[in-house]
Amino acid sequence: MDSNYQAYQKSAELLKALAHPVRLCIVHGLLQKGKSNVTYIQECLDLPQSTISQHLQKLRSLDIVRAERSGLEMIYSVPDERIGIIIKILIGEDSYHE
Amino acid sequence: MDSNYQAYQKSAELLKALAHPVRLCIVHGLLQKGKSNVTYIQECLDLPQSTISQHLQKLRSLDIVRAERSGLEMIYSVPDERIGIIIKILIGEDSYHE
DNA sequence: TTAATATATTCATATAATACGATATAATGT
DNA sequence: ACATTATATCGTATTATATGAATATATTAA
Repeated sequence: MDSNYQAYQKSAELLKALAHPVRLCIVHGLLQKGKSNVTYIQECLDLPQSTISQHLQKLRSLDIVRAERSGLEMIYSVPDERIGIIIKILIGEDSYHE
Repeated sequence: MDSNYQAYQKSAELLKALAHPVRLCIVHGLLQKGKSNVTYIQECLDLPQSTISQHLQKLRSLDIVRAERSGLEMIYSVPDERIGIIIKILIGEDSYHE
């Protein structure tokens, strides 16, 4: 048995959180655009606000995404640079259009 | 709506296939050891053969892992170098011990 | 052809993930 | 305090995924 099993579990959770088209789109969008609020993301994806919010919660819970409040808005960003590298490997850089 | 949605779907599937501790362990093991047969993987992970086989099927279906038969055995390997990069980012290199 | 070994597939079921409407909270302006 | 805007949470129906026992297939040797 591989003695490193906890590392696999942790990484698997991280990947699982990333492994959803909507969440990939959110994270990729944040990487391209820098920071963003929920309304922008929502319009961009054309999904109910509650759905977006729940995806963001999952991303937050794994620190893939960081939230900071700015008045009425929550501003989201992607602090972990490893995430950017992984997304770049998978999707590339020039595929986001606002 | 992001026009690149298909790319997200495809990448999400790839990540989902990778996003399981047992499968991460299998892939990481293959990257460290080079090629390997199922029996070795199975002993290494101490799980039923059918479980390992099903995980391998999922990895094969997304071309994360390639299988070639050698007599009785199936020899597995990881042809896509992007996978190695992702695993290295997440887990590092020196964490596998046989 | 039969036996032995290695691996794959099928199936039943348990568990977890997802979507989205309804509702709640938080901040701001009047 | 009240209305407005932005975001979060809850309830629940639906769908997807994981597991392992049983069974099937493939390869080789005798």
